[in-house]
Formats: sequence, C-alpha cells, structure tokens
Amino acid sequence: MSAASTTRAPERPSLQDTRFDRRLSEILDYATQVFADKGYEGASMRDLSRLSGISLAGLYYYFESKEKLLYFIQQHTFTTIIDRLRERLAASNDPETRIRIFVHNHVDYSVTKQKAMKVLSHEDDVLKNSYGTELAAIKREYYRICVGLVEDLARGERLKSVAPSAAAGGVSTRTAVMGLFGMMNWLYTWYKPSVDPGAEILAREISDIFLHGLRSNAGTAKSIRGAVESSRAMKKLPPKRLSARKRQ
Amino acid sequence: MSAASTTRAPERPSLQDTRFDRRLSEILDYATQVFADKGYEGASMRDLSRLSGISLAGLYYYFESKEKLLYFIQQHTFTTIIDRLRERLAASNDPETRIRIFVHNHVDYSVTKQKAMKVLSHEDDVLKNSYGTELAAIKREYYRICVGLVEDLARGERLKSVAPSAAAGGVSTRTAVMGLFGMMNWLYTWYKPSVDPGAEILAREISDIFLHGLRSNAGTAKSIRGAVESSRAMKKLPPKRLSARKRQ
DNA sequence: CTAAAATTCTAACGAACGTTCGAAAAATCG
DNA sequence: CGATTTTTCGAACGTTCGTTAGAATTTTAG
Repeated sequence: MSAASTTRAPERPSLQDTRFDRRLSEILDYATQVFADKGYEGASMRDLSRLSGISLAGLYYYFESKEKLLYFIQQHTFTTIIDRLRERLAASNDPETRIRIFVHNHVDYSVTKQKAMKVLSHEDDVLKNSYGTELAAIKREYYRICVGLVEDLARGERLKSVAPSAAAGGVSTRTAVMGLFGMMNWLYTWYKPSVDPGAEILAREISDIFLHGLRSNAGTAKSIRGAVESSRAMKKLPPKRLSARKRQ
Repeated sequence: MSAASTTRAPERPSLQDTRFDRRLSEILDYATQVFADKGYEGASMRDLSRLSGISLAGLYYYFESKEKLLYFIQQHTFTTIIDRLRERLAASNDPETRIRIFVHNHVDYSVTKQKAMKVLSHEDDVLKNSYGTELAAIKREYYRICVGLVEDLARGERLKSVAPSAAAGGVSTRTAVMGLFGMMNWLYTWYKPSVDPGAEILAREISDIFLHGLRSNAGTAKSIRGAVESSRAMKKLPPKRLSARKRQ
C-alpha cells in the first residue's frame, strides 16, 4: 500500500529524519539531476528509475505523481534560499550591504546547487494547478523582498534616478529588480565552475554593475535617437527570407 | 510524395516567395506559438495540427521532423536579429551609442516578437545534433559581437574597471556581457506589454544600468565580508526540512 | 522467532507520442 | 478539357509515456 497516498496517521510535526524522509530526499536529488539535464517534460520516470536504481513502481511509493516531484524540488529550493537570505540579512542594516547580501545569497546558491537552480528557473511556469499557485506566491514574496531592499537604498541615498516609473529618464524599480533577477537567473545557462570565478567574486561583480548602474545621474545618458533614426534601421524592415528549402 | 524530403530539383537560390514558402512560414508562426506556450517537449504535433487547422500528416509535407521545425524557428529568429543589428550598427561609430544600439535591437525584437524570443531563449539547448552545433555557432557569433562592442568602449574610455579577469575588483568582460544577456534574455519571463514600457524606454533603462555599472570606479565598493562572516550565515547551514509528508 | 508493517518489484494498463502510407482532392498547365 | 503535379488527409504504425495492481521481500517490534 502506498504510504504517500493512503496512510494518514498521527502526522507528527514532520521534523524528524526517518528512513522514509532520507530515501525521498535521495530520490529528489536524482530527480533534480534528471530534470536539469533533460528538462521536466523531456525527462521520463524511466530515466529517473534508471539513474536512481529504483524500480519504476518503487518510485511511486514516495510521491504520487511526476508533478508532485517537481513541486517538491522547487518548493524546497525556493524556501531554502529565502530562509538563508533572512538569516544573512540580519547581519546588516546598511542598504547597500543588504543588497550585496541578497545577490551573494542568490549567486552562492546558484553556484553550489547549480542543477536545483536550473530546475527552479527553467521549469518556472510548468506547474499549473494549486502547486503552481503556491510557488507563484513564494516567488512573489522573494521578489517583494528585493524590491524592499532597492527602495531602502533609493530612499537612503535620495536616488532620483530610481523611481516607480522611468518616464523622464532614470530606471524604474521594476525594471531594475527584474534586470537584477535576469543577471542572476541567467547564470545557469553559462556558468562553468572550472572557468568562472567563485560565488564571492561573481556576486561582487553583479552587485557592482547593479548598484553603480542605479547610481548613475541619468542626465549624462546619450540617446540613440539621432544615430538610429538617421539610418533606415528604425523603420520596419522588409521581412527576411526563410531558410533554404529543398524544392524546385 | 513529400516535397521537403524527396524532390530535389534545380534548387534556385531560394529567394522566391512561392506558395510553399508562404505556407511553411505560416506554419512556423503557429509552431512558434505552440512551442512558446507549452515548451518544445511539452508541445505535441497534434497541438500544432489543431491550432493551425492542418491535418497531422499534412504538416509533414512541409518539414521532415519536429526537430527541424524548432531548428527553422531558432535559426530564422537568430539570423534576423543579427542581420538587423548589422544594419543598425552602421549608423554610429561611438562606442557607447553602439552598445545602446545593440541593446535596443535585442530588446526591440524581444518586445515585438515575444514568442519567437521565448522559443529562442528557453529551448536553447534542446537540439543536440548538427542543428544544435550550427545554432551554437550563431550564438557564439552574436556573443562575440557584443564582446567587441564592450571592448571598444573599455578601450576608448580607459575603463580599468573592465578587464579580462576580475581578480582585483572591477568586472570581467565575460561577466559583464553575460550579465547584459541575462537582463535582456530574462525579459520573456516578465514583460507584459500592457504594463511595461515600450522597447525604447526599456532599452534605455537596461543600457543605463549596464553602462553606468561598468563605469564605476571599483574602489568605492563595499564588501559584505565583515557583515556576513560575523553571522553564521556564511557557514554551511544545517540542511532544511523537506516539505511535509503524510505518514505516521 | 513470529506477525505486522514498510518497502520494493515484475508486469502490465490505456493513452499519447512522432511519424508514415497510400489514396483523395486541389491546383497547375498544355 | 485532360494530364500531371502539388497539396491534403484519414488511418494506422510502433514506441514511449505516466501510473497502478498485486505479489514478493525486507524491516520493524513484540
């Protein structure tokens, strides 16, 4: 009888480390690897069975569906990142330092848990049911934390270049934060531990770009208006050819 | 008899706009939508058949496999972006302006051809055979163009904060360029035309962050060393609990 | 040691997948 | 028009998919 679906006993606070728990988290590690390597849709339960050495049916003793498996991975990864962030943020009250802590925390996790982070970023909008809604809520919470940090910085330094809207020049908070997430979440596509710097240096580099990027006085920015509009580049270009085909 | 696989006549330079070509590119538009909405692996040929109104077998008259379909989309999107970029870059010799043109070109395409851009970014490493190798080459070419623009800027302004390596503070060229790609390629996950600014403003915001980020004199950067190491946050944290389970 | 509970397995289910065959229909052209 | 080519389609192919029933085995506890 499948424990994950039917048995429903005392339900202790689940803070123990039972045999079942250990096996499940072992499976989650294998699943993270398979999902990272082949994508959620591209990976099959048979791939996971082969890699983990557990029979196909044996897997289903620990979770009830492939979807739940992805949910477990993403939920665990996300809450771990947020928990660590909260602990680390307690160490400073300086707005700039706190943003650097935020970036370091995120980059550090991306570097040390590359596959989990890839599954979190790349399979972002796969889950559609209640799992998806819950993960979306966690994501929004994480986003709001970052917005708060940026607003603290802007307030403290009176950065008029960071504003809710970017109408008159300067950078909107939303674009800034999303840009930062872009720099961090894109890591999984290019980071190679053997070639690239460690989390400390990488986090400093990204923080530098972001922080100094926000501190710009927007007045000095050049416009591409003149240069571009003088060419035909800005106008609607004629549709390009499709690739070659084999026909007469 | 399937024209795409067997017939092999005169093979004119394929610069015409035949009935076949028009139908194929119509199918590619539908396929772009399906792949963007459900992911390449998650989308089925039956989904495409339903959306396009063409029978399952009818589709295969125009291409020989699902893989080739993805290749067509990605190859066409990528070369279009590069072609437009080359035209637009001809309008200026100023290093900063040229980088702004690069960003605008990329952002503009992301905003106006959202779905195609999502397929290009999100299904980046799906193709493994010769298709994949060819696309990787195009990608490298695009990357090298951007590196060239950044190097021109650093040379022209004697930015000692932008260097091949980032050992002593400052930002390595690789991290800078990858960070820029991150900001731009992450767009597809959050950009909403109804809420967010148009390509012009968005491109200026991203360019501002990037350019002013690079121009920082790295000396003023704070370190999170002290703050973070004084807490237990930097150390290996005890493993967090997995999510709840239903057992006794 | 024995009985109960927890864990694992083999074998299979029906559904969905990418792709193809061969004939029907539509378009082209003398 | 009739002949030929181009385009479309219903029906099926073999394979793989996620999942499950039920028996066999291992672990746990008295």
